[in-house]
Amino acid sequence: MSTHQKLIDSARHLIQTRGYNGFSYADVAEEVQVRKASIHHHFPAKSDLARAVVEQSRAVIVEQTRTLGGGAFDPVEQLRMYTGYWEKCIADASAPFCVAGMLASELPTLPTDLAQEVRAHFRDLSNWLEIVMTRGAQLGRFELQGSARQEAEAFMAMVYGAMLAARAYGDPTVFSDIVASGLKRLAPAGAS
Amino acid sequence: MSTHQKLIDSARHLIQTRGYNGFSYADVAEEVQVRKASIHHHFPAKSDLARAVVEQSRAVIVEQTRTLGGGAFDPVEQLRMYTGYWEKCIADASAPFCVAGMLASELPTLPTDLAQEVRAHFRDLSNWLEIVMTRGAQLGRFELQGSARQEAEAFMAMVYGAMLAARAYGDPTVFSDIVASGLKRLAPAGAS
DNA sequence: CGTTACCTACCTTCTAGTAGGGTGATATAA
DNA sequence: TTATATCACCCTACTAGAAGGTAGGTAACG
Repeated sequence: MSTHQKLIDSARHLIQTRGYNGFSYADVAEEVQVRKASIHHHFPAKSDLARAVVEQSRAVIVEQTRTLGGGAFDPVEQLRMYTGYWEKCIADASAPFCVAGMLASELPTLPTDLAQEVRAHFRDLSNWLEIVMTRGAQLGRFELQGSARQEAEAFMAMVYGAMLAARAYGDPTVFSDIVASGLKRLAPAGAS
Repeated sequence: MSTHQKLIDSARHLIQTRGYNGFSYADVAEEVQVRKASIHHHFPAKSDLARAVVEQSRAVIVEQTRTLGGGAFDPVEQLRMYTGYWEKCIADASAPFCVAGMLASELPTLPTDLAQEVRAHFRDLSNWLEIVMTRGAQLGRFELQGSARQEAEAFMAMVYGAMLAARAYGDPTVFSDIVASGLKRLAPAGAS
């Protein structure tokens, strides 16, 4: 793997565990085994590095949203895959927090270009969720309380809140339990 | 007000907006108009100051829980008061985030004594919520999906997730909307 | 020969924290 | 009622280390 990508991966891991204000170029340099100045060669400023991390995350979501265009997908299964992904990440501690969620909490301290990227990530994610919610309601799989948009925001909030709770308790099962109850509430007859 | 209390209040505000790793004694010194060394006189280490902040927050919750002992309270009203408090704080930007929530996201980077205090705050809060949930179920005001404990954790996660979403979008109404839908789901016939 | 990647060496600014001194109030002892 | 000791409080001045970032050089490669 290229040094460029190694730097991004290292930064992602550090942001997930320590936040933007909690890691330094020295940390990345040690993880990737290069000198600090080499990181500046690839990413002149710290915000450039963090922005690259968020951009890659966004690309994944946008790609996911694109594949939903056809309309032939199971909404319940989509949500389960999404939450299941994080369940696994949190359980094995490989990625104990969504990078955008972490950065969102630090938003007032972030450089403006990075802050914009983080906001865009949230828009992307809730767009994707809105499509899934709409489809789920059409198919009669979801019992929506409000609009699809509102349900999307509420679901997103629950997932991020569950991450925070799991971190606070130091217990991955907290995340699983909260998310399971949220899914159950959304899709009472939730057979996949 | 005593300098001691002014320092705590300033630190609370700074943690809420910038996080533990995002503020320094220099920031507090400027807000309170004293010298850095004077802060060290009251709080030798940064974690001592942050710990005092969380301790005061915990005291409020514990007091709230104590008054619930009698059993003569309206569960729906209790939850509305809780969420309404944050709604107001977020709307007027006076306290745009719960201090413990902010610290929880940074938990892996915190000094151990402070981390313990943050975990204790979450226990206190979910204990209070569990009592409210139990009482609400007994009175037939809440439709619980799982145990009172699980519902308490889920509700807490929703509130913190809603704070994060509101910050990400820079829009206080996001918090209100998410929390309103959560309350509605919990208490469908939610007349106070 | 220019570009890419990486390096050593350095700079400035900020960080938490320390050492030690001055002041004013309060308690104590003559 | 003084003289004195103690204390809380706040200050100036300083430290060592870490922060993000720069300057300028070397080596490989097309």
